[in-house]
Amino acid sequence: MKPASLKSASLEPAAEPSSKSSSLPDLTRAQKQIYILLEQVDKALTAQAIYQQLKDQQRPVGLATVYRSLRALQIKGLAQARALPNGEWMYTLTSDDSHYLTCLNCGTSVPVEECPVQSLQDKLGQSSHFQIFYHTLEFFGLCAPCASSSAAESS
Amino acid sequence: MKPASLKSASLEPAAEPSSKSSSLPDLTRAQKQIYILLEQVDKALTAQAIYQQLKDQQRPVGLATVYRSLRALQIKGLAQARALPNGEWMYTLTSDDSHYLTCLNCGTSVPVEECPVQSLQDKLGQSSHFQIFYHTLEFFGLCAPCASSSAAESS
DNA sequence: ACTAAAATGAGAATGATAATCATTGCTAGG
DNA sequence: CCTAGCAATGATTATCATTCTCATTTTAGT
Repeated sequence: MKPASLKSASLEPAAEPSSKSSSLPDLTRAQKQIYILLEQVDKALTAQAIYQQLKDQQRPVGLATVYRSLRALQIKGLAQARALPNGEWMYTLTSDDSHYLTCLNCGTSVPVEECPVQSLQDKLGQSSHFQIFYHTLEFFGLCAPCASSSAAESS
Repeated sequence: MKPASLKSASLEPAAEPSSKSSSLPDLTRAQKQIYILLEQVDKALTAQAIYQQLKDQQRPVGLATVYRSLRALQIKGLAQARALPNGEWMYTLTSDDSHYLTCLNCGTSVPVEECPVQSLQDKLGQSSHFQIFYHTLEFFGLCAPCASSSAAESS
């Protein structure tokens, strides 16, 4: 699972035509690649999935660098993370303000459209000493099938 | 805030003095111990901390069982988990409806008092097919020291 | 170009959580 | 009082996402 020595040095360093990504703040090469990928796919990805997709796109970024870059993007306020019940993390750009309703038993996840939090976030941004980039809001319980099954009985 | 019921290791199979814990649904021994502990300490604990505290209290529960029981308590709607940026999970009873504001750089976490979400949760409980137990709401950004330092510069 | 600092990649290390499996402890018949 | 069946538990091991280490490459400034 690791044949790609594929030195892209000979190829063009990086020429992404994406309208938005052209006006990005100072990001490193890896950070740019990840930002652009998240923008393209427009859905949440795990770090491992990001690593894999970039490799598939012939624009490989080392796994360690993927993690480093995701943290950097978070601190720059460009990316956000949400933890799944199974311990994995999914990343999106902060422009994605989706929220979810997740089943604690089977992990099924459905999006929630509404969000009554933005005004509170704005308020906190002023009253607290934090510079707030994003918030996560998630609902947990049991989906219909799991609730009706013996989910709550088994230990 | 809880007058630690201090149940001596007498022998009674289950004589929980705590007003609340006496009316617990059918929980296994380990689940009861964990529930009572979370009730006593009245703060979020990691699974490892729960394991350690129960051992210290001469009421040891195996680590594997701690994890199993925490999952069971979640599915029963009695406990909830929140993930920290460092990958650890903290557990509390669902009666705890705290929310936090967390620094992405240093991990500092301060509680947020208000929560505009409950009404939406109630509504989703009716419109969706989920049985909702709890929600997590967390704000992320940079605390004042981290924001002023070079946090956002370093990658 | 030359040098220092930052970024990156490959592989190893870490550590929390999950899985395995043998043992223990209930519980219902007999 | 026994005992089979089964859930619960504990000790250990396995897993695997994430982090660390360090050598190498790239970038920025002069």
